Amino acid sequence: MVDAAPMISALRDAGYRRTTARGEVARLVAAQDGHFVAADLLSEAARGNTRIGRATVFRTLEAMSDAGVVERIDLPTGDHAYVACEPRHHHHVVCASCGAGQDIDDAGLRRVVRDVARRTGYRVDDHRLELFGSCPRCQAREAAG
Amino acid sequence: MVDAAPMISALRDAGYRRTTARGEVARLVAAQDGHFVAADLLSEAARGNTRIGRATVFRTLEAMSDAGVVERIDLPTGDHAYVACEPRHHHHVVCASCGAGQDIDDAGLRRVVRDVARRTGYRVDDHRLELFGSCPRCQAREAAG
DNA sequence: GTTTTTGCAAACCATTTGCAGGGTC
DNA sequence: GACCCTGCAAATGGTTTGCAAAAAC
Repeated sequence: MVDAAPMISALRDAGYRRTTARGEVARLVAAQDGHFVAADLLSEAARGNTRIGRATVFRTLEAMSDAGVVERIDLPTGDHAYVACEPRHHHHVVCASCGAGQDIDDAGLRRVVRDVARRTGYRVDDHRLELFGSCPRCQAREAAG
Repeated sequence: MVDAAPMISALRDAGYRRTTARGEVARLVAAQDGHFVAADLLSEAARGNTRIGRATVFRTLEAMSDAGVVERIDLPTGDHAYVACEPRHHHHVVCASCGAGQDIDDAGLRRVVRDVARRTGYRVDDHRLELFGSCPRCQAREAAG
């Protein structure tokens, strides 16, 4: 759960114009608790009295991704999802039960990457790490339930 | 580039029946050099005189993924691709130019995962790491060209 | 003989695109 | 006023599904 305002600023900084549609999408994204898919935003927009086109949602998510305020992740199921995040390089832990996500920093991964490059001879330009599991709250729920 | 026979055995071990279609798909997969998408197999099957249905290719890839002989990866572009691989836990480095891939073992990632779990309070059940860059051959080509 | 698997075509569904009207700078 | 953005509806494209025939066990 984050705030919508910084997202909108980030969009502006990235050269995108300020529009009502983008503000709405930002608000919806900010209200998401964990990861979400485009369809979530669409249905929530429809449930509220917001009228936003499918295309606009996708285009805005792309813009936000470009601006670094959301990131597209790939779930173990193969589905694409998005998470709101801080605009810097990082990775995610995602809870498989409730979808709550949390950013994590480099966490020693840099060494892993360098090590792999040395051993394989590849030059590594980009990497992505996704972690899946159970968040503290869901662990407690599991233990209780 | 791997051998088709072990794939077929692995499928059998996983409880799938031995069929000509699966043998063909295994042969096609084995002939792939790096990552590939379902459509690659389809078109190559068509180019040869092999008649295999779209659905069968997808179903066989799913079976192979289940048996652990191929893995579905997500390219930075967001596209889904597959790579032939050994049936144990590991990760991949993929060349962005030519698509050549290579398995890598844990490479110290275990420590990273444990560290993240400790810091976030999440229980981490699963992780995926994808590395993208340039393979030795393409680096040489870059330097030469 | 029973259970799987195949192939085809149709169905699906997320995402993209063309385009005309409207909003932003 | 020039350029960007929106919404709609239609197109796209990868993937899945229903089903009857064929193959594997």
